[in-house]
Amino acid sequence: MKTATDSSGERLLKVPQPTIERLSTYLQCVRGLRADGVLTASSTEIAARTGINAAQFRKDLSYFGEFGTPGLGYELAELEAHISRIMGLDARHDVLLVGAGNLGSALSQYMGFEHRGFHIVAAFDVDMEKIGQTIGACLIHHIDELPKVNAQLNAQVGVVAVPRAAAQEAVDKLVASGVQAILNFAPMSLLVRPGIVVRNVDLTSQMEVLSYYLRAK
Amino acid sequence: MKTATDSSGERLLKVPQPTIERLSTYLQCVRGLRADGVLTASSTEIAARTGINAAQFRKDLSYFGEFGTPGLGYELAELEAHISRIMGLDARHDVLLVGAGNLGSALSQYMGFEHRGFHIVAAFDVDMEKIGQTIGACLIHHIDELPKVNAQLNAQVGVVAVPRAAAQEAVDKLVASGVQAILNFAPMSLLVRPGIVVRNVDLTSQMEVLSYYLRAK
DNA sequence: TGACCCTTGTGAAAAATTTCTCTAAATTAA
DNA sequence: TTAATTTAGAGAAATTTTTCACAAGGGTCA
Repeated sequence: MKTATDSSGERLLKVPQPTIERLSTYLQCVRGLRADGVLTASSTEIAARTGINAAQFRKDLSYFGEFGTPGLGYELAELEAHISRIMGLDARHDVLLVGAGNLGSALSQYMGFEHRGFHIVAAFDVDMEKIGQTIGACLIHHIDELPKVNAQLNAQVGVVAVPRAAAQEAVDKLVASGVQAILNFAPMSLLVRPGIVVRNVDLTSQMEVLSYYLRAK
Repeated sequence: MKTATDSSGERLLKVPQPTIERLSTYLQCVRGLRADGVLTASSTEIAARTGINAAQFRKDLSYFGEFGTPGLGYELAELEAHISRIMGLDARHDVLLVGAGNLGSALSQYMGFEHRGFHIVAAFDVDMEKIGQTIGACLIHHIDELPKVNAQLNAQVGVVAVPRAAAQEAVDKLVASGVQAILNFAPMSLLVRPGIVVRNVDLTSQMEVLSYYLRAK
């Protein structure tokens, strides 16, 4: 391949952002196939199951190396391992949860079951009644304790599950305490300094987009 | 403007999908500004708050018409009304919820508060203990009742909040009963016939993307 | 071995999307 | 009223992303 690898063996000129998002889709697909006992698959088969063009799949992988065998396809165990490593899923990620309401609870439960690799290590809220209680396996602290708590824990990922009005402040505190990546469930754009990664998971927005396409018929 | 309007007065050649997603972001921003009592804003100000390029903002709007005033900017009440209409938010949308577990409950609660315009009108599950109970304000039916129930209700939007293994079947039932748009929370790609709109809201995937960018430093 | 399928990886072409740049419109200040 | 300033809208350029098309690798079976 032509990608410029760095010393860590796996990085490159410029990988399109859409590629990264699709990588996650491929991973899901591969996990599903493997769970069904399938050992190998071609790009065409993976394309059919994900709805993504086969050439796109091959091109996406080509940014990171050569993982298939012409004539045969991809060995799924190997492919899963490769994509997992590309995505950094071989590392453990500690997560701070800000907002211990309904959504926060659902998330902590969901992550407990579904996400090996991601661990909520502390939760924060402003509601005095919640502080001192636990959510999943971890203690709920007052948000003002965040800097002190993360000085100990050194978590790099934050989840924002607070109302809109509290979201920017929550993010500022997370970033100030060393968090590098944030999953935002609040329905607003968070402003962060360059280098901090934010992903928005906004239900309102998704619904609105559905609404648009519904109208467009 | 140059857009080809159809008889309904608002449609056009081809609006990029990313534009639709940003429209929702602008709407959030405008709502926030209005809530703070701001009456007008320029594209530059909106750009600063959303992190989106000002030219992009103007271009996105230009697909739908001319909503600003040179020298002045945009009248926010008017802009909100326009974007809302473009997104189809002036219509009521009835929603079927499949999966009445933790996530389903959190969603129904969230939608009760946050979403005027979207109403969960029925919920479905396979767990016999849940059937007959209510979630939010609506009854939980057995999933096999879905066709019958929606023959009455005629909802066009479905929310899939079931485990991965049950997701495709849930979608097939939704589509068969007339649902046109689906919000999918299950961590897998759903296959639907052309014309059906699916939006994936996959926490696992979002986390994996964060993980990638975290590693990439 | 040789003919015949398949399927990958990739350069090049095509398409889509974003950003730039400039014109014209509206406001404010003098 | 005029000059200076601000800002929208839009054609064009630049960039990014997707799709195409094909050479080469690898397997199977006669």
